[in-house]
Formats: sequence, structure tokens, C-alpha cells
Amino acid sequence: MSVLTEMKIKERRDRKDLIIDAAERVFSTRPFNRVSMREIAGEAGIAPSSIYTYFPNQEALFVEATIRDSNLLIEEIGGIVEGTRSGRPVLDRVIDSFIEFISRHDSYFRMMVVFMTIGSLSPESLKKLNDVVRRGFRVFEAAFKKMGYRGNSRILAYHIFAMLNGILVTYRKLPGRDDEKIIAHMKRVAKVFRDLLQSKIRKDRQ
Amino acid sequence: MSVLTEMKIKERRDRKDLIIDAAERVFSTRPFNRVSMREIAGEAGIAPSSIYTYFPNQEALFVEATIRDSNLLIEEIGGIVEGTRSGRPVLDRVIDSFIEFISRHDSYFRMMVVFMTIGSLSPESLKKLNDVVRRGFRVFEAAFKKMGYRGNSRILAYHIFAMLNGILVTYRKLPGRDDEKIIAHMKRVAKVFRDLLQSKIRKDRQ
DNA sequence: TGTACATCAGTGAACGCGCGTTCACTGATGTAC
DNA sequence: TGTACATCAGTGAACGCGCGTTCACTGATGTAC
Repeated sequence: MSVLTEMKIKERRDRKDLIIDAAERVFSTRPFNRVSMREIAGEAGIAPSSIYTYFPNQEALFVEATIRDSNLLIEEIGGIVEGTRSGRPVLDRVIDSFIEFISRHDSYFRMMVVFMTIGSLSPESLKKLNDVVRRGFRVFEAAFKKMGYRGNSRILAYHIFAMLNGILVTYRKLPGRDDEKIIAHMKRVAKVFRDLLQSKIRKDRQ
Repeated sequence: MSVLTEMKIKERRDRKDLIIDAAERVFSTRPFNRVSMREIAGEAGIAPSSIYTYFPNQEALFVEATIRDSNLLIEEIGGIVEGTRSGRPVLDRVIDSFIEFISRHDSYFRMMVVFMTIGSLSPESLKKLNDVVRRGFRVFEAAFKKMGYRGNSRILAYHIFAMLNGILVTYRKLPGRDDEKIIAHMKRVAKVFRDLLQSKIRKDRQ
């Protein structure tokens, strides 16, 4: 019985994932305000009404998609931080990984931007998103702690996050350059800021 | 006759401004995807169809609003740069002014974000927006030139812009803080980055 | 093994709604003689 | 000064459309005896 319930839960999660996958494929071809439940259903090969078996409404679907990708990102960066020995420089790898991930998950980036700057969300959705953002910051903080930074890691994490956000927003769509070039450029700019922040870290440490 | 034509043109511009004002008031109360022509018209005290006497469609209205505010911002910063004697530090005042302006024109900020990261715009709108962004960068470049920076001012302008973007996106809605506190905090964070960039400028100069 | 019933993911048609935009018309103002 | 006509900003009603969501139903699968 418990095995069966487990299978049901897994199956349900898989279906949700299929729908989210379809939503992201649609999301990456249209501006977000033109993505309809009908189109997502079409992409997933199901009836529009079937989506409501898995998600109570459109907002919940978009929020779950965002959270799923956030978890992927947090896992990736967490893995890098964990896999690095104490005292070793981990910042570069974290920054590169962050930039790559966002660049390769454009629909995720755009959803995040919408939620952060524009969206008026339900309290539950807001709570879910805030939780995941907080967990993200914690991973960054862990990176700084591991590097031996003794100052306020929280503030430094915010600075890094602000810097990366700015770089991504600013350079994401440089006209006339392909994705690989843009990613390389963003990494280079991030490194300028990293150099600067790192010299600040060194100074603070003394 | 020329005087009459002039008056007509001015009158037309004034009406457009009234509509844009109304649009921004509506914009600041709703998420952008729920702002309708009907509501803007209601706020402006005219019939929805009257908007079409001044703007060919909704996109054009939003783009004109964005461009009008961009020009205000560029003028303000341009004035600061011009009003500062050569060799004097102008960066702080430019940064503060930028942060203040964006914070006080929230609907402008959100429109810009939408256009930069999400919107699929008509070619004409895209051209208009690109032009205004380019003019904005030129003002930043002028500031660096005035400060005596001899390196690549364009790149430095991009860096500053990316940094400010990131700070604004990241800290704009810190929960539980009022606007003034948030603005003060953003200025403080910007100053950390400014310090860092400035020491880089000094190094490059040698 | 066979039969009757329960469950429930999935469906297709429909609902009501609000949207951007159009268009024939109005009525105030300006122009010509 | 008075009259006929032209112009044109502004209007209100209507159009067609696509949207999110609901709901009665279907049909496959599982369960009980």
C-alpha cells in the first residue's frame, strides 16, 4: 500500500514536470504575457483542462516552474561550494556557474524578473518564492564562509547577487552577438567585479 | 500661420503628456499586464477611443512614456555632468541622482525592465528605445571623460550601468523598509562598488 | 475466474469576461464670401 | 455682420477575439466478493 502511494506520488510529480517542461518551452518562444494555458497544454499534448488536475491555477504553475529551476540552480551551486576544500577560492566557479545557468534557462530568468519586479502574487506564492530566494542566499553565504571571509557574509552575498543580476540584465541581449560570446563577456565583466570584491575581502580580513 | 501651427503642435504635445501622466498613474497601481486602455482613459478623463487620436496603439503609448521619462533622466544627469568642473569627482552625484530618479519613477523602471527582458516590440519601438539607451550611455561616458579617465569610457559606463541595474533590481523591494531607507541603502551599496571602480580607475590612470 | 461497483485522470464544450481597436457620428471651432 | 461649409478632436457603441477556468461526462484501472 505504501509502495503504491509512493508510486502515485512519483507519477504525479512526473506529470507535473512534463507540464512545467512544456510551459518553459512555450515561455521561451513568446513574451511571458502571451503564454496561455491552451498553448502549454498543446505543447504538453494534453487538454487545457487537464492542467488543472495538477495545478490550481496559472500562477501556481508559473511559480512551481520557477521554484523547480531555482532548486536546480541552488543544487548546482551548493554542490560546487561543498565540493571545494576549505580556504580554496570558490567564488569564480560559483559566478561562472550562475551566469551559465541563467543564460541557459532564459525562461527561468524572465519569470524571476517578472515576479521580482512586476508581479502581484498571492501570499502563498510570495512565501514560496521568498523561501527559495532565502535558500539561495544561504548558499552564497556558505561560499564566502568557506573562503575564510570573516566579515558579514550576508551583505557580501547580496552584493554578489546584485552584481550578477545587473550583469545579466544589462548584457543578456547584446545585439549581434551569439550566446556563447555573450556568456563569455558576462563572465569577464563579472571577473572585474570579483577582483574588486576580492581585494575588499582581503582588506577586511586584515 | 506658423504661430498657429506651433500652438497646435504644443497643444498636441500637452494632450499626449496628459495621457502619459494618466498611464503612469495607473501603471503604478497595477502590474503592467493588467493596465488597460480603458483604465488609462478613465484616469485621464477621456474616452478610450480618444487615446487613438494621439497614439496609434498601446505599445506606442507605453514606449513614448518610457522615452519621455528617459529624456528626463538623461537631462538630469547630463545637467550634473555639465555643471561639474573638469577633473572634479562627478560619479557620486550621478549615481545618487540615478538611484533617486529610478526609485521615484517606479512605473518607468518597470516599463524599462519589461522592454529590456520580456517584451517583443515592433522594430520602430525597438529603434526608438535603443536610441534613447545609447544617448544615456553617452552621458555616463561624458562623466568619466570629465573625471579624467583615459581608459575605455564606454566599457566603464556599461559596468556602472550594470551595477546600478543590479542594485535597483535586487534592493528595490526589501520587505519591511520604507522608500527612504531603501534609497539610502542602495546609495550605500552603490558607493562600495564606486570605491572599487574608482580605485580601478586610479590604477588604470597610472 | 467473473461480475458489479468505485475511483479518478483526462476530456471537450462552454461560460463569462475584459481586452485592444474601429467607426460612424457629433458638435465646437475656424474659414470664405 | 451673417450664413454656409470644412475641419477635426472627441465620443460611445460595437466588434471580434482569446483568455482562465469550470463542469458534466468518459473510460480505463483497481477493488470486493
